[in-house]
Amino acid sequence: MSCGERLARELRAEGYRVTPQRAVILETVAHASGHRSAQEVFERARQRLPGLNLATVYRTLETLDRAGLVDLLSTGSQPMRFSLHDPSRPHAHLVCRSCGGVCDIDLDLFTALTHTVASRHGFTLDRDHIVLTGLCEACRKGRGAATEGEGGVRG
Amino acid sequence: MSCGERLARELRAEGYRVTPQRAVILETVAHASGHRSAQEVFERARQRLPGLNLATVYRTLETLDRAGLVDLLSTGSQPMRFSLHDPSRPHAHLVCRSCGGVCDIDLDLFTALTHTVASRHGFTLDRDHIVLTGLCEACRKGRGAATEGEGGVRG
DNA sequence: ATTACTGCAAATAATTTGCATCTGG
DNA sequence: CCAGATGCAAATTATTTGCAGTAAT
Repeated sequence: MSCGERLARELRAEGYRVTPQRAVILETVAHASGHRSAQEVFERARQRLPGLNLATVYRTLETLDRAGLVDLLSTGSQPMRFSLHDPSRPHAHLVCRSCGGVCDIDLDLFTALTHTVASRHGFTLDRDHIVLTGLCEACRKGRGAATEGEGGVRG
Repeated sequence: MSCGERLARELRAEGYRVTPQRAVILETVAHASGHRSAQEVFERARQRLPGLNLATVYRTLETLDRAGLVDLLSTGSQPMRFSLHDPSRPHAHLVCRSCGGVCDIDLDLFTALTHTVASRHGFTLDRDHIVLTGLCEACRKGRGAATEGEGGVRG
């Protein structure tokens, strides 16, 4: 199933319309592998859709999130990040406090923790969108790596 | 050791001055058990120090954090929270996405995870300031609890 | 007497919203 | 056709900063 087909199907299923803005923004997120800020998505998408507005990008990304096509990632200090939702690969995130890079990690690492906080504190952990911060290998070793885009943290 | 003595000692040790603002803000954070926003600290502290300014609260809380007297907690969507640093009780945090309440949990729950991400991804986890989000028991059961202050999440 | 700290106002940064207009279904 | 989507500008929220006056050491 192509990106466009999936877009149309999922959006319509939720009662949303399929507009050129939504198509381009989704493709932009899908093509730019990794986790992008709204500003980054905006700049890239605008190249293909010159009239595009930043507010539309925010609204669209939220819509695509609700439709299950995009994941939001709020990292705390840094601006919100967006990525293509891939149901076949659920994961948590490590965010480097130095370079801002994001690294996906196996969600299974949180299984025991999830059960413990549920039984001990009655707290239902959101297993999507888990974010932990720290220092990636490159930054710890001194060479302050680039931001995710080119050379950031990865697996 | 009283709060005031500790303040004076730790601040001077780092080359900071002891001012009435800093004393009142630290006492406010210490007395208001739990995790407070800068705005909350400001409103309470201002009752004892009428001329106090919000910018001073932000600057002071950052100073107290650097001096090791206060902990910062960035929760992502909500504003930053501040709490008294208690070295005898290191802990991670559960933040309820519905009521905003914060619950402290045992840091030992993250020991295995810390080692795994270190060896598997070369990532050094920040074990201070860990924040996980989800739904607290009260909110899950429907009765959307109040914000931390009075009836929020606890243990 | 220094020099850090404070209050105030203005600046930022990220995100949201009101509203008139446009457009997909 | 018409509810929902977009563009634009203005608003909001949380936080930071420049600067001149004030106070801690």
